[in-house]
Amino acid sequence: MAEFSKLLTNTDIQKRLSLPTKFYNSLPSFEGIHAVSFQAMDESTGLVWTFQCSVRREGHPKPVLSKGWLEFVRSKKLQVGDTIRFSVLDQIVLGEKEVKIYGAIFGPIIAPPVP
Amino acid sequence: MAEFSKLLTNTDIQKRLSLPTKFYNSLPSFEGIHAVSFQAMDESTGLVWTFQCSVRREGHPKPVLSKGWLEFVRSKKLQVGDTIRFSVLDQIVLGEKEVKIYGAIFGPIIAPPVP
DNA sequence: CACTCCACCTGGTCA
DNA sequence: TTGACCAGGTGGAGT
Repeated sequence: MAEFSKLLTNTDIQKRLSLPTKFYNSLPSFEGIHAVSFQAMDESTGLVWTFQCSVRREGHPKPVLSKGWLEFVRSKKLQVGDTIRFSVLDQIVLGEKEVKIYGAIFGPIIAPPVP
Repeated sequence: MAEFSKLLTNTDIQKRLSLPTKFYNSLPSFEGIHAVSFQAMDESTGLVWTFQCSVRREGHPKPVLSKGWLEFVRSKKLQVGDTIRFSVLDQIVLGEKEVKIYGAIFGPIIAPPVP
């Protein structure tokens, strides 16, 4: 299990969440694929969100959460300067067949100090 | 020669200039092509700007000035509420070969009244 | 190289 | 139908 936190930037709020490469490396199998579905539970509500996590086909990886992310931003009223913390869970195996679930738990959102 | 004026919107300032469909119809040959290069002279400076003018491939035409437009916006410090006026010139023929120049003159920029 | 931001492109939706 | 805006995908450039 790996933990990350991210200070939200302009682009994160308006477009998509750019993720540290460490995060990308901690997802088990991205091989050949450029996009995976990604579940994350919001710790505060217990709600599970589904995002698309994709990387560029060319150039350096640059992993981002794209589809679904903006909806999350709006729902949580995230703003530039907020920090989001999330923990990537290990792969979960269900039954005999291995079902890959890329998952994370979003921790509490930390608002910036009021100036 | 046709004249147009446009009250600049948020999208015009931040993304691209959406043009009235009349404008699109007044450009001689857009046939089959979805993007043409487009020159425009800034009346106040005499400088000629080059933009890309493109339309959608599907759905309704929706002509816009894309490439080059944002640079122009910044250079002229255009803001939401400003009005831009432009005159589309007739096609210009140079020498024996017909050289199509889609051109326009951008007129004075009218700032909105201060509230 | 890793990360961020920007410019651009495309299509969908809504009034 | 048009125009405004949104969402998402892409590559380039700056730090």
